[in-house]
Amino acid sequence: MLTIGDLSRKTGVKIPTIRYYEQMGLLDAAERSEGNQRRYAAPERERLSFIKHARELGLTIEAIRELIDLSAHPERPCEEADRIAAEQLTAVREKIEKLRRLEKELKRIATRCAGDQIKDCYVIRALAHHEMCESDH
Amino acid sequence: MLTIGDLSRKTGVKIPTIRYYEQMGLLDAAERSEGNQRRYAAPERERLSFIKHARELGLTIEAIRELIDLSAHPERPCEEADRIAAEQLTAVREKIEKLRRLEKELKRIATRCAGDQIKDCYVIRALAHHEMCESDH
DNA sequence: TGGCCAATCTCTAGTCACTATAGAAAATGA
DNA sequence: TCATTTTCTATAGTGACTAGAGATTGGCCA
Ligand SMILES: [Zn+2]
Ligand SMILES: [Zn+2]
Ligand SMILES: [Zn+2]
Ligand SMILES: [Zn+2]
Repeated sequence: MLTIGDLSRKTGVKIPTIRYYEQMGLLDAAERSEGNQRRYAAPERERLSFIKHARELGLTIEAIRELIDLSAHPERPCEEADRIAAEQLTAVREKIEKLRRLEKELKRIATRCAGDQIKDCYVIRALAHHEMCESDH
Repeated sequence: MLTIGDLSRKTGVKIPTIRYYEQMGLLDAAERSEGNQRRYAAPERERLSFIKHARELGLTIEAIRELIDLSAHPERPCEEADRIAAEQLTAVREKIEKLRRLEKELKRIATRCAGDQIKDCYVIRALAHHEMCESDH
């Protein structure tokens, strides 16, 4: 059995985060030692690795909760799980698009300043006037 | 003089957000009517447009506060302002890079599933095992 | 077995940039 | 004048943690 510190070291998830996941219902309430400390075995470690990986890929706690619920029913069709992954892909692509638009404008704003006094600073003027932008963002 | 509602409609910034910006010190404490309601004129409107545009470009409240402070000293050199813009550009580019890595893995995860039962679902398995990923992310 | 210190416990509050709500007061229009 | 709309303050909630206080517990060495 692993202590919460052991589990933390093995998975790379910080101790308070593990307790947070338990509170959020992503991890089942852990077994306890006589002195009320959490003890973990292999299945909890696997579950935590799943959560960690899903979080690294940007899934929300809510989406992860749904996936965990689905995992409890191995015979059911997996459409829901596939949909969650597809939606996350779409969300990431939208974020990239938004950021690319920002990058375009910021590149202009950050590189065009002659760099003299504040009162002539291109950065300050460009931030004050969206009309100077090449497109919406 | 504009009421807070007028200002909100003209700038597209929601009323509670305007009050929040005041509380955060981005907007000076507004003049008040006899009945204690906020009243705004052109300079406050320009300031708010500046804040809005900067926020749309992803700058933090803290960065915007610095830029506003700088604007109060028109004779000073503008290096600081230029640096803030450059840092934001860098931050945006880093975010794009991270998201691109996520997109790569998510694309694989979201499109490879044959789509039968949960127990065979590629999505679930791929989330459980980072080793299946093509690279770090 | 005692003592010590690291690890763990619970609970609360803080982060960021808002957003939502409640209940009271002010402004507006018919 | 009265009803409706707008505004006021203050507080709490969002998401996903992170940080701290103060109290217990665990493991190790003598
Ligand atoms: Zn400049
Ligand atoms: Zn713009
Ligand atoms: Zn599937
Ligand atoms: Zn991975």
